[in-house]
Amino acid sequence: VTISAHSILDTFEALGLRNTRPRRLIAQRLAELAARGEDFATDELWQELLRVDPQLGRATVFRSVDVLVEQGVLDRVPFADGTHRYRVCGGPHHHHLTCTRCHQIVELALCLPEGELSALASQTGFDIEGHAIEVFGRCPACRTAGAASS
Amino acid sequence: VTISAHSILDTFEALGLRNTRPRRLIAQRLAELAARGEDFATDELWQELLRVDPQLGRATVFRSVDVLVEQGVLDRVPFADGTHRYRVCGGPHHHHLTCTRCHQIVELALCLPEGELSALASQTGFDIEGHAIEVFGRCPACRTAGAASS
DNA sequence: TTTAGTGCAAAGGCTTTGCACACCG
DNA sequence: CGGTGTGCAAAGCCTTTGCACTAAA
Repeated sequence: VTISAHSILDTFEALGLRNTRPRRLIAQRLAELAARGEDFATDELWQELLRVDPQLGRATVFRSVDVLVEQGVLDRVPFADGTHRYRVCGGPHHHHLTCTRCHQIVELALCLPEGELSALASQTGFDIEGHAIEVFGRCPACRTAGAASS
Repeated sequence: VTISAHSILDTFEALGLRNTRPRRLIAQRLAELAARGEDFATDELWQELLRVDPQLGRATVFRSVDVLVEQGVLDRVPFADGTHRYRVCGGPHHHHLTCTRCHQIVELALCLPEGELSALASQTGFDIEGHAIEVFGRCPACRTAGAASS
């Protein structure tokens, strides 16, 4: 996944949000994480940014992450154990396969069969707003590790 | 969904866990909730049980719910806003449609296409352990309410 | 100059933990 | 009796909130 810090700042600007130092630092760091395909916890992101600016507030990071998740720039990826991490989004629509042991994340192209959701809408009367598919399992490395220790 | 308090106690027994007063109270209450199709938060369940036994500890309820989720007696149903509630499971395999406004829960029969998961396993090398599908939307009542207030 | 944005610290919610006692088997 | 299970209260974790101050536009 490749995304520029600039385009993340554009996301803020498009919402009428100001171009501030904290948001610039966050955008830059996210661009780096995206390039490396790394996911992160909010607190980790904050800790890393503290090295650049020791004054940066934890709440500011939470506030920015919230905005970016809402705008679809970040994915909030839940794990089987109830925890979650964030990740710069890949394609326009995808789901995740996560390792129950090491929390590795793999983006998936699979989805529900065509028409399932519209059928659902007419059957239930719900206005369908979205959906999430999470697949859980053991990655190759952890399969081996698990077998060795059990 | 119909399940007897007795069969829930059997679930504990099958794990070698003792038949205690707190577990009996919890099993009975869950059977009632199942009959009514009601879902619940851990704290609500505790509050209700306090009326029966004011000595019952909050942690005990958490501990029992954990066991029952693990055993598949209860579903942990997540909502779009990151919260979750519990529910006595219906069929052997199903997913959920939840209302983003009132948190109503509907059990769904839909699932991933046949063979998707095995294809995934061979493509990724993961040992697939499970999956979850959550569909989010507005229930008929909340569609109307939302339209009226906006 | 105006008001969104921020840093800080405190409060919140939900859940887990530690421990002495109770009680099931 | 022996060891699991429990109640209680404290601590944990992650996240949000309130508020005076800073700085973007």
